[in-house]
Amino acid sequence: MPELPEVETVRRILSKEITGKQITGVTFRDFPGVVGDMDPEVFRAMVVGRTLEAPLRRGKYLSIPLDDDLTLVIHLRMTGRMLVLPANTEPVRFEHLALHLDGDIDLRYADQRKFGRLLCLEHEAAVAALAKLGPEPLERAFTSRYLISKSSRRTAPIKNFLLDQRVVAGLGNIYVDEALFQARIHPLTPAGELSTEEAARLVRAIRRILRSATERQGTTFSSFENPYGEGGANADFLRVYGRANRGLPCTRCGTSLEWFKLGGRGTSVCPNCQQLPISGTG
DNA sequence: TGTTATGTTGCCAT
DNA sequence: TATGGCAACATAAC
Repeated sequence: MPELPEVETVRRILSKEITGKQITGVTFRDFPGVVGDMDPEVFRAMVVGRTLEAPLRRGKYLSIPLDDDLTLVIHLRMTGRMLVLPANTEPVRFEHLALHLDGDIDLRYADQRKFGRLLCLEHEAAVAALAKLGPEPLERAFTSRYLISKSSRRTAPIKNFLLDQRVVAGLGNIYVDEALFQARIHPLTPAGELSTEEAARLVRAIRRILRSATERQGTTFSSFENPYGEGGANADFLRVYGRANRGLPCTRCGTSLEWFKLGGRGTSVCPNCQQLPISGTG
């Protein structure tokens, strides 16, 4: 669920609520593995007494520096949630970790499917962990020129290519389908066959979609909620995701949307607005 | 009651 | 290196 707009929504709220607070204690619940291979007691000893600095986001990763040489690196994967709650609030469903902070508030981590992780790393290791990521799609380095050069000679479908976090950081299944629809590019188009015009449309579409979704505090399709437990408002604005599998009409041309699987991911398209290029090799 | 789907990523085989 | 399949897990919907 959480893609760039959702993680950014979490970051903004955490920035307001936890920056400058000291960790006074840690409670592990049913899944201590949430901190990775690290022994929970080691984790506790490392973080208690430290002060949380302003949280940062890189792609779908959240990182929270701790004074002065450690960083919490967090990935929510499919169903991870960060919650800010008053101290002594009952554990929420699927809660795995609570960081108790001064000022009587808790930062809780809950995760139904247990795919997400909250790692405590030396600062340098944290930087290294994020170094593999491609450019931020909302920053200047993400241009159609970059996309064209990176996709050159790549035969993988453009959708798979864009989901590769080493290409661009932060797109997931929802926003990739939305961006390809808005750019009128079929998800199966070989990445290396993008024209310069298509690449330019795609970059503009990705930026527009991520910006507006972030303004709406993310997409709550089934389960995303921000650290206050509130959903985002973007679901009502999706053009293909969640509509194609119900056979609803395209909002642009009225053709019935189509749904198929691509690399194990549900994929939503308008077969009229998004057409495959005629292949040069037959 | 079984089957299939779910927003992510890393590992493994080819 | 590029690509594709699948596992990690819990639940909901059909």
